[in-house]
Parts: sequence; C-alpha cells; structure tokens
Amino acid sequence: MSDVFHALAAPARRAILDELHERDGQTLYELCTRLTMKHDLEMSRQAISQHLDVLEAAGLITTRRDGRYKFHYLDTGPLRAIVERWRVPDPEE
Amino acid sequence: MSDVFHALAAPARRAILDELHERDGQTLYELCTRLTMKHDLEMSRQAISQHLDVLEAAGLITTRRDGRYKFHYLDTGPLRAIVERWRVPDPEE
DNA sequence: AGCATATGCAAGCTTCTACTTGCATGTCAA
DNA sequence: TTGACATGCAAGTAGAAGCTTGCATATGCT
Repeated sequence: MSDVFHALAAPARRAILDELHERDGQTLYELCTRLTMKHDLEMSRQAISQHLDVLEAAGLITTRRDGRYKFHYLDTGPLRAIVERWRVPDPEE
Repeated sequence: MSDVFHALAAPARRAILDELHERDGQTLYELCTRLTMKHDLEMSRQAISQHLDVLEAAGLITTRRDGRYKFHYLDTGPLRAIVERWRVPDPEE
C-alpha cells in the first residue's frame, strides 16, 4: 500500500478527494468545473484525469462506467492503514 | 499541514517512523545502524539526517538536544488530521 | 590541547513527477 | 451517418525531490 501515501502527496489529488467527499459519484467533467469554481484550481482536464488514475491505482477511488460517462466514488478504506500503522490514538481518548 | 502528506510520501521516511515507533528517542547514529540492520535500508547518514529534517518540519517528530547527542521522538499528532479530513470510520464500527 | 565522536551545511547530479500538447477512441442524439 | 460530447492514450518538457560528496561546527574524553 505504498501507493496510498504517494497518491496523497499531491495537493491537487487531495482537493479531488475533498470534492468527492462533498459530492460523491462525479464525472470527470463535473470535477473539472467544480474544482475550478470552488477550490480555485486551474487544472486541465488531462491533468485531473491523470490524478484520478493515480487515486484509483491507490484504491482511494472506485469508478463505474455507464455509457460515455464514468463516475468516481471516494473510498477511504486504504486510509485506515495509516491510522493503524503507528497506532494513532482516537480523539475520544 | 500540507507538509505531513509530503513527509509520508517517501518510503525511507516511513521506515524511520517505524523505527521510532518501535524504539523511541533514538539518535541519528542509532537510526543509521538500526535501519541498515533491520530494515535492509542502505542509507547514508546525510540522507537520514535530511529525512529527519523533513519529518520534523512536518511535526511528525520532535527533537531534544543533550550535549552532542540529539534524540528524536515520534509524534503521531499530525496524523489525526488525515483521519478527520475525510471522516475515516473507526475499525470498531 | 588534541583527537574522536556526533551532527550540520551546502552545492551538484540524477531520477521522478506533474503538466502540457496533440490526437485517438467511444457514445449518444438528430 | 454525421457531429457533438465524454473520455483515453502517449510523447515531450520544466521543475522538484532524494541522494551524494565534501567540508564545517560542536561536544566530550584523555
């Protein structure tokens, strides 16, 4: 799971995760417009597409094809390994 | 806290955190020998020193000077932000 | 003081990463 | 089928990151 850390290293990819966390299941074009609008990120479509590939390879997002649309869904499962690796105490304690 | 993600991106730095998690408060030289022995990492002293600087800048380790020795301590506090950012569910649930 | 130990600083090099650019593929509607 | 829409692929480029190399500073022991 070394790819997870690498995927999280880029600010642009964390912004994409933020976007999907706020509104799950977006297409590439939706992400392009919303990232430009809300997060003040001027990223080209190809740049975002490549970031999505990295995030999917890391298991942080899953995709679903439907015709010419491809929807992207956030998956925070791989982040659990980070928490457990160095025994991060819970905020409740 | 963008530095935290960048600090975690390098496998060598994660190995250093692993070492400090197993045995806290090591000096630079201790880390050099133990990383070479146990983790099969052939890293120079300068390389490890630079990694420690990055980890300290990210707040993942703290240091204490005593004479010519400098001890390094693990601090998992900044990792909590990762958990809370995308609402990673607890393993208990 | 003199020497070994422990760490710090900085320039140079190589590799990788993120982004761009240009074109290709596939889907749907008229 | 034609054209617009949505995405995919791949080469090229500028910048950053990690590591090395060489020397410098500082502490402790004899």
